[in-house]
Amino acid sequence: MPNMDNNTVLSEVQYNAVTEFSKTLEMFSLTPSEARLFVTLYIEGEPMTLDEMSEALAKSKTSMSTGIRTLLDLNLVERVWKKGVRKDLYQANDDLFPKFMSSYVQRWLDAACRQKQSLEETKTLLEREQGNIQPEHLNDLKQRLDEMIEFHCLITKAFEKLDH
Amino acid sequence: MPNMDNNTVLSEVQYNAVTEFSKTLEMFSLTPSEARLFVTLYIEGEPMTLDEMSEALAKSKTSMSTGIRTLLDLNLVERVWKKGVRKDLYQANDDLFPKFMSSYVQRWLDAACRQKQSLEETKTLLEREQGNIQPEHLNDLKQRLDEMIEFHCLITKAFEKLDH
DNA sequence: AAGTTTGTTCAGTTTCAACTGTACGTTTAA
DNA sequence: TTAAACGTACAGTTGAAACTGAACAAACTT
Repeated sequence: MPNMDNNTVLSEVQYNAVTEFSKTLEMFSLTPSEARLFVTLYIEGEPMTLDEMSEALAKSKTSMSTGIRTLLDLNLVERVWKKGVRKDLYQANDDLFPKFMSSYVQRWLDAACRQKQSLEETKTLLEREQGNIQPEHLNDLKQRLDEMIEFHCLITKAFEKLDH
Repeated sequence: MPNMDNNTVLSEVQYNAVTEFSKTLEMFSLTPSEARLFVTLYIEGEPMTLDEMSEALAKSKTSMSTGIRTLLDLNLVERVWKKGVRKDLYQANDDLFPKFMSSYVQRWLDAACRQKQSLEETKTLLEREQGNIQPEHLNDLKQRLDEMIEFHCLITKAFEKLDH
């Protein structure tokens, strides 16, 4: 890679890093745009304004505004004040990994719990009406329901290990 | 819920179960359609033909064909033969949980490893050219790269615990 | 060999989420 | 008080993915 000036190398490195790390954060259920926005903020280090993000990502300021709001809701970004600056400033939070991992695990546990309950209600409904149904079908379905409920128990156990 | 005949209760229970359990499997990175197709197959128990799936889900046979193929690739479904039946028959595999969990963990580990490597190459590129760059920016960026690489190490450690 | 039956390819459509620009309300500066 | 700067709501646009029907290819029946 001969004859590259400072800025070219620097911005290429930065671009690569943003792209790669965004892919990682997408796996924590961020959308590609949210991930890219967050990583840009994170890698920049300094607080940024909406206009700066807009220029850095070549997207509209509206997109930045909505993107930032979801990142705020997820507690991944915070608003900061700096005297003399009128525009809103945002910066990425520290402590990246514990934050991502625990909110991720929490989402799994919540979902597993909710859907397990839902299946248990379904099972109750089935048992209340079991008098009218042909026994073969009934028992097959009941067994499946039990297996699905058990599946959620295993999910819960596995992901509880992950948080510690 | 008075005055419901057999079929109404049975099919409502089945519908609920398919809907709820599909949501769970979507969390293992199945699309809604793939999840729904798999759960239908799973809850039915018996092998099904494309036409039967098509009717059960009220989708075209083409959709079933492509959906089944991805489920085959993911090793979630297998093709079975039954004498006297000309149509292709498919059924859901057993051992649901270990299969889902281990392929899920594997995906995480693969991705973490690949993206960690990618970041390390980026870091190398940066170091090779560091002579030309202003030191403050350089060191900030280097530190970020190290943090991101460390992030992937933590992911790997966490998800290796999950497989055991 | 001719005619069915069955699965898949492909081109067109539909659907849905991300994105944009304009318009508006609010805050700050003059 | 007016004028400018800033963030957000909203309606329209765009692009990608899911889905469909018709045409095709392969396998089976007679």
